[in-house]
Amino acid sequence: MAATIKDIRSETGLGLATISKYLNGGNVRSENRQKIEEAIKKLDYHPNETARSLVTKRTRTIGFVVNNIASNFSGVLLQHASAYLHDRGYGMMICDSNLDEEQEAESIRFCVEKQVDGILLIPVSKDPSSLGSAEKSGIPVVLLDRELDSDDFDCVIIDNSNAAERAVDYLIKCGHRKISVIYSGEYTGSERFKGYRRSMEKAGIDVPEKYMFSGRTHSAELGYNSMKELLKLKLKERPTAVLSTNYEVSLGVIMALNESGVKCPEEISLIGFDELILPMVMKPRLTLVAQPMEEIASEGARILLQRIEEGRKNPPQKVSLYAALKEGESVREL
Amino acid sequence: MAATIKDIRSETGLGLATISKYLNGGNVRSENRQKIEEAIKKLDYHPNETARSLVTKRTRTIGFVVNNIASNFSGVLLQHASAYLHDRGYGMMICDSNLDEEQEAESIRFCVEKQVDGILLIPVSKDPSSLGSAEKSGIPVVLLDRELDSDDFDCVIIDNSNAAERAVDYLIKCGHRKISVIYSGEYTGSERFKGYRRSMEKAGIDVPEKYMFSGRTHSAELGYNSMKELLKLKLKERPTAVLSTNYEVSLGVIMALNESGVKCPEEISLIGFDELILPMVMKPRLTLVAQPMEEIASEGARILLQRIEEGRKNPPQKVSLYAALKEGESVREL
DNA sequence: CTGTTAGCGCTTTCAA
DNA sequence: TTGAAAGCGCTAACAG
Repeated sequence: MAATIKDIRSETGLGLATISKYLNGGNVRSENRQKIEEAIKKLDYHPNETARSLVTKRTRTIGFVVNNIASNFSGVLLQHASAYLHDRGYGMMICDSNLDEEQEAESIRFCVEKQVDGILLIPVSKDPSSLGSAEKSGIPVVLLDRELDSDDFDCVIIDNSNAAERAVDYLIKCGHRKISVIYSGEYTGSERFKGYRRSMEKAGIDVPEKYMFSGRTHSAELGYNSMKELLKLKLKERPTAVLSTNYEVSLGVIMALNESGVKCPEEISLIGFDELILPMVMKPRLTLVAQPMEEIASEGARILLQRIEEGRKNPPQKVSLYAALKEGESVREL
Repeated sequence: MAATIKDIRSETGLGLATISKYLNGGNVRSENRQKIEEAIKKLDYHPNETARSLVTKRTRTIGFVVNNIASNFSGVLLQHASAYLHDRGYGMMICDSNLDEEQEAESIRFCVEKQVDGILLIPVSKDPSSLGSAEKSGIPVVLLDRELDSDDFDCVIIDNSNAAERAVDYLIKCGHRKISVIYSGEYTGSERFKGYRRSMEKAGIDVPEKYMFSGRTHSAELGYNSMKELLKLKLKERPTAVLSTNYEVSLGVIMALNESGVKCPEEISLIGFDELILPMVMKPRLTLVAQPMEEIASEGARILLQRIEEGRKNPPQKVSLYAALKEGESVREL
């Protein structure tokens, strides 16, 4: 049986309150301090966090509900968030929504029951009504990577449409006019698509339907199929450049190119999103929009902890970070 | 303020014990059952897990200490473990040791203080003395992906040396004799190296020093540098095949090949480990040893939960799973 | 600065 | 079956 604060009392003859105060960094006569420290060492005492939580109503644990735990993207976010939180004494309870709305709702409920102090969420559904259960319990939620229709929650995102716009501006500046886009239907995908359209309109370029591909998910399959489709076009009609609006889609696109033996950037230019493992293995190095992963995670965690401190007295804030375009070698100047 | 069991009492007029029994699935007169259920719905009551844990001494949370949370490998393990545990009502507290022994020790201590019921660990150090703190607290630990020098803990691994041996056997069967190996110095790497040696010896092939590369970590850099080194050899001396003993190393090897414009498998054959994202984007598809990721994770979790139930009465078990060689197109027959 | 006391919300004897 | 009461290990008034 592990030692308790009462054992420390028997050992030192002091009162519980004094010991508790010492444990929580209060002032104690140095003579007593010594005694307590000795007893702690002797009995190998560790405070029982559960008991502590019961009275303080704080678990010093936050829940991280991830859209897809196996993906490289959330892995990196997880890494940074976990580092930030651990440094401040917080633990991280992880739940995987697996790109499924129902599992997302369940995960949030799970976190609430586990009495987490706050929730970090990479949302799947546009309007997770399940968030209501967190709100009712007074558990703050911070959204990462995408916002919801309602403005009720703090969120940390990048300006997706602007980033995509700059990416396409760049392609146009390089002389491309036949530019295809492959995007997923959910939030980030459609935001990025908006940026694409804006840039094309600005340049006065009409986009034929056959240059635009969209799918339901962030999938490599979407990228693969779409690129295969594009490669079926007559050479004259084939786009000279492609904007792939996320990591997984880029993987699919590259697969298709490799399989067909079409060279990038000689025959077709490519620009993608997210600087993860891929750009390291790829040849040529992919030109891409790099999201500030560490900042997204730590800024989100910072806001969450702050919210835990101050409650809902301040209005929800929306932090929009800048995502830089990193030139690689996958775009050719025409 | 959230409703408590006492509110249910006021609402129903029943005793606390009866309500508690109902909550824990005990037998209650159906009349009372009804009353309780109504009250729960009306008050939106959720049991306070913290209070529950304080008395039952079970948090229904397990700690997962990962060697590198951002890696694809641990992401996939995490996914499966999390699914298995959530299905059984367990939460997962995650800690990243970041390939650092000190952080590993800290993570384990953190989990112990958080009162987790058990720990799943992908070890970094060969002998984490920090595990002592878990043992002392009676918290069971199950090792994933590698074992320790001591046999004191349950573990789930694959037979690394045997898997590597089969991979090299295959290369030899394909007519290769000049086979290089790139491995990391830690557990899995050196086990796989043993398999390599065994296979080469069986075939009576002498291996020159310059064909063997080892580094301290699982890094892409090691793969990259080693392959670059190999490519400096005169064509006659250059190996016809390379065994890369893990995912990250393979990435580095491929980078080096791409950069040098050396074709695989035409000019050099390659065989790797771990069927993660890479094999999907690569052209040609990599021939590799596929570890049964889901089985490793769920088997580990299963053993852990079982250990939590039955304590230490049974001796530690070592589960060694079979890893199949999956033929891709990266190995050429000579 | 110190100690006594009353809970936090729940489970669990034990007697009814 | 049910309920009263004790207590899990700790913190937080409060009075000294």
